[in-house]
Amino acid sequence: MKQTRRREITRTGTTVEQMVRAISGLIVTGSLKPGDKLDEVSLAGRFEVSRTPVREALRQLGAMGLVKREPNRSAVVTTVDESHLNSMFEAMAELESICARLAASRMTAEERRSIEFEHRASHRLIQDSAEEDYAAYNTRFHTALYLGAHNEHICDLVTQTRARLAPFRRAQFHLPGRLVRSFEEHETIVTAILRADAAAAGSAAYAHVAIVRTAAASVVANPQVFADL
Amino acid sequence: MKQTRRREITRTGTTVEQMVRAISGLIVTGSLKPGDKLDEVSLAGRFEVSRTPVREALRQLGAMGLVKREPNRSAVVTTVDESHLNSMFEAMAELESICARLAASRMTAEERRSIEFEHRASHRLIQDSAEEDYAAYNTRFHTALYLGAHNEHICDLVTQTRARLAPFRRAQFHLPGRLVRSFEEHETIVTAILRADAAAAGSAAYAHVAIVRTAAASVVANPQVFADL
DNA sequence: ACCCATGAAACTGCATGCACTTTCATCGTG
DNA sequence: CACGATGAAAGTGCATGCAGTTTCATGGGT
Repeated sequence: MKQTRRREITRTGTTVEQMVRAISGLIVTGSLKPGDKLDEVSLAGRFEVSRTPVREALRQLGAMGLVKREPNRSAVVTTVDESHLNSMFEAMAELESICARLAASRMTAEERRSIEFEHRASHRLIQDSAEEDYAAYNTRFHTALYLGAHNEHICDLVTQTRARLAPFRRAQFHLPGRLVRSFEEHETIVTAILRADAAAAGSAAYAHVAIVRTAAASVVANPQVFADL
Repeated sequence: MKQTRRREITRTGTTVEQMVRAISGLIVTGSLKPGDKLDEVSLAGRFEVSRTPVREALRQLGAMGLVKREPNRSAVVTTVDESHLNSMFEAMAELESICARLAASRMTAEERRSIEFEHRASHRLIQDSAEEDYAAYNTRFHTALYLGAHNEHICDLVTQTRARLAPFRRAQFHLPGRLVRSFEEHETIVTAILRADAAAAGSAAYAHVAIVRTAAASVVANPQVFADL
């Protein structure tokens, strides 16, 4: 017999893991905005658990940088000022650049074949202006890049940074022409990778992020500007 | 009145913060080795607190990557296989390289003056073979590099990576000739920074870490090889 | 002798309760 | 009317207890 007094919401893993997923989900999807207070009793009530797993989840989210905690004070969804946001985008550009550079020299034939194939397939999506599907593909593309670097730790760092930027990446591919631009930038990266041209892949990836970063300067005021990352 | 039933060990912050510091201290200093089990009741007894703050501390340490947790199983000091260790050193090299490159172009006059002064001062330490003091200086040097990059997020990433490598950096400057080599490598980096030569600073910093990384390949078997980072 | 049940000991997961701190509305005072 | 004291309400910090799980030693069956 598993879980005696467990409600039906039970999906996978421990209660704390569920809470981490649930809360980070609320943050990443924008249901909870930067600056929002996360009080333990409300969250516990909302998810019908006790405060203990909520507290542990908040502690973990704090370590992940998604919320900020101070003693005897409610946890707060991490706010980033313009300067910090800029620093995260810059870090993202550097990290993606490293991944692309390493991927260009290390990807297996199979990985190269796969990323090329998927990239080609994504061309259809931009013709259909399928923003949702393209966004999903975009995530796969970047993930493939991170994995292609064949460096577990760098993959962790870039994934983690990506998660922290997530709250600021809403309204992604809805800018006119962004889909096409994104595809072209991917094309540059993929071509360089297939040529095993590490330097070109690295600088193309840096530019790919840097384009977004430029727009990001004005973003704290107007979140709509955010785009493909 | 503060803290009614608090024991005298109370230093700063909440009990959980103390536990995080205490446990990560045990890990970083090597009192707890990779693979060691961290059972909650023993730790609670050892530090004379209840399991609750211990659990929260372990959760946070898990998020920081210092320990690994699995449901219904004791936390374990993170073990890294040779491949993962290599990936962390490579990441470290890339990150330090970025910091050096950015520092070369962004450090203020005051920061440049300070790092040059401290570097010069460290010369005395290698003449005295003051390993302990040099190790402390070395930490300051690298921290100054991270801060000099003027990028908060990258500073976070590199600091975090450094912490995770800490358990593998014992027996640091005790290799014959390592102090002198380290100083010379620092010299190259400092000189490049003072010239505002970003490319040279970046590649010097990469090389500085890469030297250690090379030795690290054989390290899982023989921890003595680890050196200056 | 070996192997697999079995059950107790040890441990983790979570809920609950109390102590302490912060917050905020209320009231008295200058 | 502004301003600071005050105390209750709400929230966090930690201890404790119980339920469920893992682990390990023991004993019966082959």
